Amino acid sequence: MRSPENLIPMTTNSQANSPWRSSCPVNISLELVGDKWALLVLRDILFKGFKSFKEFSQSKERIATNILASRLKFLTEVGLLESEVSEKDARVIFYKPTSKGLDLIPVIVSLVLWVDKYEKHSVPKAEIEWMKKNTKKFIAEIRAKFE
Amino acid sequence: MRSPENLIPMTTNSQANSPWRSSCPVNISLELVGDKWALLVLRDILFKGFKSFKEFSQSKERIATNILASRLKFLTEVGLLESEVSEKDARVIFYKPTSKGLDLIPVIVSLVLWVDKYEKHSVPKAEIEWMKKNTKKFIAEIRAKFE
DNA sequence: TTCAGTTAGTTGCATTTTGCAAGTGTTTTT
DNA sequence: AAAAACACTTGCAAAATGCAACTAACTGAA
Repeated sequence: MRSPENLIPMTTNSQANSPWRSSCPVNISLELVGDKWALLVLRDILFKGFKSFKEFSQSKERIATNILASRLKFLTEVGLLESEVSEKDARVIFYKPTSKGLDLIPVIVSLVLWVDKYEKHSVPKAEIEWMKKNTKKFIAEIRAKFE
Repeated sequence: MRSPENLIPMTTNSQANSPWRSSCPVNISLELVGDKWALLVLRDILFKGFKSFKEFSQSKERIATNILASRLKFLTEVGLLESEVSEKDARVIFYKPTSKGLDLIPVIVSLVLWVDKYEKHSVPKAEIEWMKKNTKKFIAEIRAKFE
């Protein structure tokens, strides 16, 4: 995963000075969050309320600690996450979403609703139904937990 | 990228028989389309109307032909794309979205609207505004091109 | 106040995936 | 009949990943 300071303009790209491989918004979004682990960390933060390195590393998908560290660094550098040292325990660093990160909730919700239509998964039907019928409220409620 | 027939159940996963690393719908969605190139190919098909290998390989992001071949294979195997030999030219294979693939349009739209809020990109403002204000119609119109 | 245990990483190394260039087999065009 | 086009495949170097072990800073109990 490239670090933002290493995102150098592509000379083949007609829009110079842009750090992206192309200026297509789909491409830009994928350079930011089109990485499995990045979005899973965001899921842990936004939907599970996880905050610390340890919590992320214990997620079911078993992310390796070096990858986790690199993703937390990347997501922080591109402005999706912020970190702060816990007041109660100076060993612990809390990661929380920025406004830009919170704005990704609709993306994750749309992914969930898509998957629900085609694959078996672990989220209860009732919860999905509520999410489907009250999408805006659902998103607002998650947002509210961080604001 | 794992082929679906190689997606073996994880013994650490409490929900056995599932081919996924975890049964979280976010994780499942990412195992299916949480790959940069996979979603860019879908963008080319859904939004640009591309159909052939040659068209995909000429996209601005310059996907390598071996990666392109592997992604087309994967997307076909997981039921997001279908392929058929062109009637006019037997060298050419047309890829088109299945219903499952078409249902990803809202995901891509939500990514585009997210990026638009935070990054400069190449889609005209007017188009984004229309997309934002008539999201359902926008999605339906794209769908209609394939049905 | 020492010392085991926790937390958030880092490091080293084997494996996997990617990216690039060149090549192959089939079909079409000239 | 030969050249070009198309959809790949192959080989190989470089990058990213996964795994296990390690470190530095901090905490809590003895």
